[in-house]
Amino acid sequence: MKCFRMTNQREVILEEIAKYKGHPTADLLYERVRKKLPRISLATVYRNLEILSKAGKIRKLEISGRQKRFDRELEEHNHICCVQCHRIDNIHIAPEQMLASGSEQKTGYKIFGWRVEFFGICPECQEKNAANAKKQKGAVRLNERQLKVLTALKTCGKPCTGRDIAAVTSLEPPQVRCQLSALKKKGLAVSPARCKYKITKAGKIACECKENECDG
Amino acid sequence: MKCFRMTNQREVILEEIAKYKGHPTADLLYERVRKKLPRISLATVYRNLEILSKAGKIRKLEISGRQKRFDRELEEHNHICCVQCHRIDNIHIAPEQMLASGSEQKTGYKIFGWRVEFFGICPECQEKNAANAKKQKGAVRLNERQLKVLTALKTCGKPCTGRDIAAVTSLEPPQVRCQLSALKKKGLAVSPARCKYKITKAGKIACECKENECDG
DNA sequence: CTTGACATAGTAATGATTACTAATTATCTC
DNA sequence: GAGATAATTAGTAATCATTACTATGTCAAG
Repeated sequence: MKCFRMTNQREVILEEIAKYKGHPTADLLYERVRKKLPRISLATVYRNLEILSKAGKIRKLEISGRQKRFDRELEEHNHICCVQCHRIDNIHIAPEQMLASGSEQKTGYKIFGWRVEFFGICPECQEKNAANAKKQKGAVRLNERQLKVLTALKTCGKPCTGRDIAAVTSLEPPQVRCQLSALKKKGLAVSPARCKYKITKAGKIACECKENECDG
Repeated sequence: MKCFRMTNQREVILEEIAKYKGHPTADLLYERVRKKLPRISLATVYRNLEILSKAGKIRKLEISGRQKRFDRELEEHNHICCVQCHRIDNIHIAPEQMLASGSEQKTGYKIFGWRVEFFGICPECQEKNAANAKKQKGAVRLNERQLKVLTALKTCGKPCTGRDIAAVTSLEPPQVRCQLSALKKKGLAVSPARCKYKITKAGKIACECKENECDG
């Protein structure tokens, strides 16, 4: 993620997602946004949906079907899909209650079945990760803020300023500057120009390593 | 579905799906089948995967991701997907046990989360269906075999023989012929030529109506 | 007021899938 | 068995959703 600018186009896209009671597809949003911004490009809609979902402003749904759908609701929830008209609604039930018939009354749907997809790390990858972790014992310790800043630096790739990082991490610029110099000391970031910081190879490794720890 | 012929191409495709421990995509299968049938077309692979899954010989997976995947396993089951290497494995656990940590040992996966998609009929469609059902009270009664045959006639569309129907319904030709004449009596099928049967408009409606009953 | 990063509109390219075509092959009927 | 009929095929074109590219435009900092 780079410096994030809330442009007019992005504001309108966000508005339309928020307004639409459901889970719009990119082309449906394009049609709606076009009424307010007739000169907007379909590519802009796609690009911004991607950027907004990476920035955590919206959620990209990974559901079956050809087209991707987007959701203004950020908290974790599941979906229910009408097999006849193909509309998709949110369903807020705990997995324990899935089988309880009560859930049917809640949504008004007549439920036929469900499909569960689990996510995890397969045995082979777990082994690989363990081996990698072993290689670099004495791994760097990062606090939460440092990890945030480092992750932002990594996703950015290019050199960026403390202000840039602040914009995407929900941290204050002074906090960011403080962490940046700490990261520089540890060799995880370098400053190729005044006020510009860039992640190092070591920084990337440290970052990926943290990502894979996953013992939450 | 029309008259179903088990061609060499289809046999090889089925073999390869059965051989492959996992959930191959169309292009992966194409690569493998090509080693045995170098002149086969990618379109043939796609077409036959579609036909075979409609005929119930294989299962088309509706999972997230760009490409569709196919599965030789016909019974209902769910999937687990490695977020690192993206392989997909079967997971045979009852929903009640989903949360039990035991399931992790079974697959060897370290599970982070899951996504549930429910299927059903939304309140609006239920109303629509109820209204339709009301219109045609005194609806025809069909036994299981008749419904099978009628469904096959419907998916075929064109006139077809009893043998054609037998091939796709796992019924014996004499059984099919018997049901065909019953359907003809009820006005749900007509015989435009000797030994050829075709579904009527009434037949289609009766078939759709049965499909929507869904009180299993 | 220049500089450089970010955004944009418009369009081309991509990847997965589906539709179309003419040719081939199997099956049925006589 | 010959001819009619229908299913299937290989090869290719078209489609659909999405992404990449390109030139141009905008904004904020120094």
